[in-house]
Amino acid sequence: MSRHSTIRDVARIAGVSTATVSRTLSHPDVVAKTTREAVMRAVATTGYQPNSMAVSLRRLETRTVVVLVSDIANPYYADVFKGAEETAREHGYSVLIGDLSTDPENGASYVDLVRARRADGIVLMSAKLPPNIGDGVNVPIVLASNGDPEDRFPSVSIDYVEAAKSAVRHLLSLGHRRIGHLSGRLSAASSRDKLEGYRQAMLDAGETPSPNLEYEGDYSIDCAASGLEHLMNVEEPPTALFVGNDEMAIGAIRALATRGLAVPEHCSLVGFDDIKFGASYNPAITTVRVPRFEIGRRSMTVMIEGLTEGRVERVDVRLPTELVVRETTKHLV
Amino acid sequence: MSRHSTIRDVARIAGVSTATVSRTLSHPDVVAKTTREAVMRAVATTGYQPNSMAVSLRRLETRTVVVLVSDIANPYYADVFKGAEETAREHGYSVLIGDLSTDPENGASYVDLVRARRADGIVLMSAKLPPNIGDGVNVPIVLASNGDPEDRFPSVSIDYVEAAKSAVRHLLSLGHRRIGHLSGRLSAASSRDKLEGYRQAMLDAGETPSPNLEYEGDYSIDCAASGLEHLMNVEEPPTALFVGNDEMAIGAIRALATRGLAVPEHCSLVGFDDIKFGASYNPAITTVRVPRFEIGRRSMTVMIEGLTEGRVERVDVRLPTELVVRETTKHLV
DNA sequence: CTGTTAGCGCGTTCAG
DNA sequence: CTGAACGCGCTAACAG
Repeated sequence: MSRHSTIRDVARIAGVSTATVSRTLSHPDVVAKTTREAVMRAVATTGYQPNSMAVSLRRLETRTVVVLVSDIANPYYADVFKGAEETAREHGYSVLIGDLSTDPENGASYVDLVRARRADGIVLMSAKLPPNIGDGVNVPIVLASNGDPEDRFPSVSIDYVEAAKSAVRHLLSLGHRRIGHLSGRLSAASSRDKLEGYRQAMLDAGETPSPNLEYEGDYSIDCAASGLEHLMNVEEPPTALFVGNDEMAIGAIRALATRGLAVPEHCSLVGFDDIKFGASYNPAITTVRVPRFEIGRRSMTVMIEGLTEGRVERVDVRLPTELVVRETTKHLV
Repeated sequence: MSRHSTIRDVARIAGVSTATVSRTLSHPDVVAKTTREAVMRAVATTGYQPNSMAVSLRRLETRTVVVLVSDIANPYYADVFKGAEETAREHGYSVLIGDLSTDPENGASYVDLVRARRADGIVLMSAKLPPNIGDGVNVPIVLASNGDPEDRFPSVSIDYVEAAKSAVRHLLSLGHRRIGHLSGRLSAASSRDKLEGYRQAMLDAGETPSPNLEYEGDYSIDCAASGLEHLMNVEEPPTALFVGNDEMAIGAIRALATRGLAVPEHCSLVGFDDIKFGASYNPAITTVRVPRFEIGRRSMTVMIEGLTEGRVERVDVRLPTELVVRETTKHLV
């Protein structure tokens, strides 16, 4: 079983030409029943498996797409990824993965993979676009989870401004007026959008945004400590917090606890994303559910349909979100 | 910029044969300096990038390996994966990923990828081997994170029995005697090993294992509730718990809380894995740290070295673990 | 319905 | 040190 059998072996055994073997496998209906059976028998006995490199070379397509993800250990992107991977598999596509968090080149080598025709396109799951991502040769790119600030690539995402507003309005409806915001890096468009939604909601309620109430974090658990330092060490500290993602929310609850402040008794809090560990946290986190799996699924669909139609259309899909009220918010007393 | 340039374009522009272009790129030292420079110039102006499908076809290798992971959204495997992915990239390899949790075929289609010569081997990150994984054609397989009960494949893992013993001994040293164990599915060898380590440690301390103290869960947050039902509804409930992974530990703390039992005041608890969210949980979870990233790294090293040497040796690497004491364990009063 | 032919793009002999 | 020729394994076009 050391050597592999080729299409020629099958052809010889079945007593037909290699073209017929190829046809039998790709378009069975075009082949006479008897020959088809003979071929299938030969395929079975040899265990023949077409060499996909040869197929790709011939067809000038790989049926493989690169998924570039900013950090696969981030539970948010892990779910987006799963949606994309499952969809690819359903369509007979494979996915080559690149993790940007461990890549010193920031994805450049993965762009080369499609230039080198080892993949047909790139689905990008990252809040920040790698520099020069779309330069030079036109590689098909779809953005999952973030819109393109420069409107060059199709994207599948949510309306961050509206989603943030819904979170802040929930806090407002509970009687809170001094509401702080812990954001992600503002270099990411989605963070800026959430900030804008926060400000709009505050303005709509007649509150004027104040720098004292805003802090730029980085979506990590650890950054929350210094964030709260900034937000709570003021004359009139906020009674509620809108936090840009659930991980920072976890960090914030811990940081609050070390100051002797309990959630939601002393401070209400709503997160963002609805990751699994937020629902099981102690207390369970009120948050905005983002349809991560669906985002991954749709972005891969856009990619594959574009590929099969020859070009990927410039579309911007926006999926709905949902506020999930749990244990970290309560009425202002 | 629509069509891609081939080796022939470069050859024509540089005024040499395609063979010389190929040589210049693969073995620059064998080519005269002047011709080399001419070729490099032509490569630069054309933006030539070798078609990797053609290269693979010719070389009969893809420099791609499939990583099959039981669930990429599991923070444990996400880190193992990152170690493997980074290592692959450093060696010029790409990784094709397959997520078993969403695959109805349980990885069969990914095995076909290497049969179809789209990948050179498989690194498997799953507690249970997919059925018939190594059947038929010999595809190179390396197990990451789990040993092979049948000793067919090389593996990179930890000593689960010893690691479990260290966890239980910690509880013992705090004066606990009635110690319960919440395990993962015992169909997984690693779960059986942890159970065995638990029993050995108990035996060594003069305690006889009892079915009342053992419960088979499935490593999920949710299964912990019914687990505690079984473990705590007995005459003399345990004063401490050894839980098979940190996710179940989170579930256990919640389940304990709903019964009015606080951790560690009413019940001590040690988890396993040391995932990020365990360290930030409330209370922070005492656990056994598993070198996940390193496991991924080493398993990919074994794979790639085996591939370049022609065959992957049957080795069993065991990496060290470490007990991390945090807030969920305290002396029995 | 089937066989023959001609590449897909590249690396590697083998001569020179 | 360089070029011509061949073939990796497959599929599409064209005859028959």
